[in-house]
Amino acid sequence: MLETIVERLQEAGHRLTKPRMAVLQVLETGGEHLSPAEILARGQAIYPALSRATVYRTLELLSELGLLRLIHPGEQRSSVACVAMHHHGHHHLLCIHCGCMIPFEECVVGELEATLSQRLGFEIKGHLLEFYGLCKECRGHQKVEQ
Amino acid sequence: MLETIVERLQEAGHRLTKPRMAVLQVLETGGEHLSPAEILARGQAIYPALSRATVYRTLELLSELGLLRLIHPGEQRSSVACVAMHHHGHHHLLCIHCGCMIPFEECVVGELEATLSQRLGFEIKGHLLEFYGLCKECRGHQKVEQ
DNA sequence: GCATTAATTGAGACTTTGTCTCAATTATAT
DNA sequence: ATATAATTGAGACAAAGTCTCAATTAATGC
Repeated sequence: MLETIVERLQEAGHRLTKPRMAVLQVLETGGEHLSPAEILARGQAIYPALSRATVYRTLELLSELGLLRLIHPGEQRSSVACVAMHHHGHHHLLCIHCGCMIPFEECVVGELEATLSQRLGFEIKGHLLEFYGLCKECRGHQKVEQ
Repeated sequence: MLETIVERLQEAGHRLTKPRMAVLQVLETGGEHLSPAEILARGQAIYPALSRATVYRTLELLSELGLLRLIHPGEQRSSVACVAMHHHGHHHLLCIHCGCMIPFEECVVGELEATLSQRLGFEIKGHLLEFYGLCKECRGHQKVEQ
């Protein structure tokens, strides 16, 4: 996985620097939902001089290469950066009351993806399917609280 | 449409203030993809004293009532706030190169929504389906540019 | 291994976004 | 009209993200 990314970076003529490698390492081991701030913190554990600017630059670079996709950047409470290295798509439910996030596996976009891709000439690299509403618990509390 | 929202606000015991009405008016006429900053600017054209805090507070309120959903808050280049008043779902393709956004109408989540809702006890109020990749034009340019 | 060179970096200033507090205002019920 | 509690604007604050520039460093060719 990391190897693939490294290859694609080099193919595209980018250098394999230590700060960059630190970010990649964090992304590989950190799961799909890290915020830039978390990536910075974890990255500095590997390469202490790592700067915020470099984290953003690396994320942007990977993004341009289609290896990664930031979702909900800037959002604070919930997880923020979402890595598309692991899967092609991301699926979850978000509670608009407590902010909790429940992932699910079912993917129903395959056919649609092909249709859209063809119709619009779009090269699709990934997707995000997100439902929002009230989770089981908040559904009950809702009326009592307010 | 605006009437519905006004009703739901009052039902829930919230006041119909001028700043709030200004925001609602902007949301009603501004389409589905306004950023909080844009909402503030347009709102101030209607009610000059409108403050940023009030915009955020109103968006949060509407969000809690399930009338609205902010997507990609904090993101700068592309549109940010996404209003769920108009439709139940939002569907678009995002180009990771130029940032353009192409909406589409097809919705394939109905059945899945019912399944998840039942399985997890989640009360689903809306959804976002977003594909990302390269648009027709960027797909061509990509290799030439770099 | 060593020098060259262009890409990359860190630091930190800066901008923008979002949150919070508090005194002043205002919509609503009476 | 008055009382009262919700709502507001201002502005301080915090966090997120961008940008510049001089210093560093990875890759290339020797």
